Amino acid sequence: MWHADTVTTPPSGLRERKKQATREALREAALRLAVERGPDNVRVEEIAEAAGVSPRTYNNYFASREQAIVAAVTAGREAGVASAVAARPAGVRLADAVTEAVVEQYKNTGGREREVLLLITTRTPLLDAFLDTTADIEPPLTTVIAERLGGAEAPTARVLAASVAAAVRIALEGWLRPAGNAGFSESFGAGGLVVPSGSLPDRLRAALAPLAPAFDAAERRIQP
Amino acid sequence: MWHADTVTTPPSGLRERKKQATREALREAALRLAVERGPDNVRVEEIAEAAGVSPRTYNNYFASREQAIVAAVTAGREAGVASAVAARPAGVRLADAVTEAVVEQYKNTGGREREVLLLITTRTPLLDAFLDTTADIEPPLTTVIAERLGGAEAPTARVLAASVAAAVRIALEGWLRPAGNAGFSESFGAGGLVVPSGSLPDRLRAALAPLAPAFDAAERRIQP
DNA sequence: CAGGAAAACTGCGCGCACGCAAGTTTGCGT
DNA sequence: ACGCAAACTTGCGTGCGCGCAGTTTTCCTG
Repeated sequence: MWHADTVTTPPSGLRERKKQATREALREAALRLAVERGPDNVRVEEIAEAAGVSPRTYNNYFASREQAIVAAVTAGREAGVASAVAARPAGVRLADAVTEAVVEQYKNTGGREREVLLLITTRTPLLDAFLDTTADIEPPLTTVIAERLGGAEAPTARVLAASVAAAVRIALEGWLRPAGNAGFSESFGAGGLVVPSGSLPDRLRAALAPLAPAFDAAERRIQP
Repeated sequence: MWHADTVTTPPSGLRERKKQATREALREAALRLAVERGPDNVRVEEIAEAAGVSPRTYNNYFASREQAIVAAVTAGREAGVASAVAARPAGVRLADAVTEAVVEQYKNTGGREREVLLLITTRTPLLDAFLDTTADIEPPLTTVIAERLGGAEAPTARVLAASVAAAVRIALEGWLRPAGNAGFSESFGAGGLVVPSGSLPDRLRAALAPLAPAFDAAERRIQP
């Protein structure tokens, strides 16, 4: 009786449950240790031990220490966006459905996650890993978009999904970076003093807005 | 008053020349050794030695062995796309300018690079590294697009550039992967035996086409 | 319910990526 | 021309990512 089912129905077995349990144990252990003693003073061996598995097994779940820590914050966001899109009524514009689904999904930044994000921001590799997680929403997004579009054009759904992921990444980066870090701010001339942070939903909408015409055109192709 | 020059004018000094020379020496050494004895039988120490620097210095230029090898194929493609876009007359649609620039830039797959690509395809980590290089075109593309759009909307140029990079990546992936590798081919039903490769320009155009409306709308915003 | 196949866990070992703290080279001002 | 400051290089050490091969656990079928 789970609400808007995830797109891919995993072959529910006892095996899969154990895997998910181990995965969750690992990422929570990683986050807890990182918060307790600072991200740099966490050995992989300790994370594995805290989760009750061997270090080698830890590496079967996460390819880097940063991934494990960040996964505790972004867990299940991939499935969340996809199901949120699928939950919208079929009448609304696909662009709006996607935008609202994304905004809603990234609204979960109010609990303890707020302080964790602050911690992440301080360590560059952690921030990079966090931004990389935006790519995870691409496969499920591709699936739901392909469903709406009827599956005519081969690469359209993938391109749109990837573009959304990129836009989300840009929004998050602009929101979290100290601004003017990577020598990128010189594009806009003498304005000076752009608002440093702003609200995340606004940034997400602003980043996704340029893509709306592409979604509209893709939809129009299937239902003139 | 610089013509079709690269967008970022590097502070030409003797220092910079040496750096570029070292970089080129490293990537060519990496490629040569990889071709000669197979990508797996190349130690980082050997690449560094062949280029006349220490292994530690090698890692100041490339973050991974795969990057060094792949860089020999994709060298200068970032600047190439940007200048190719800038070279188009100001009258044409931005979407067309970008598309043609990309197609033209990736047409350089006819020399020795053809066999190298075949080599790359065989080793998964190498292919991944190669696909990752598509992200390198994003910064210069952002700059040229921002110029054409007048710099009004903050994130629009970045989002469009990132979307183009993602589309190129998707096109390349579809072109190079044996198809049906990553459990993705099930989108197309019982057809079976889709053409394995196809032409790269066609794939690029097909992947970029869905983005054209977004470019048009962005252009229309600045010149109604 | 038994038994075999598939999948996951584990120990071992090898390079490798990168921080740090010297040492060395380039650039620039006077 | 000289010398200082900034940039680049280098050696060292540490932890880590992952391929490989063997063992243990889960799954499915007769």
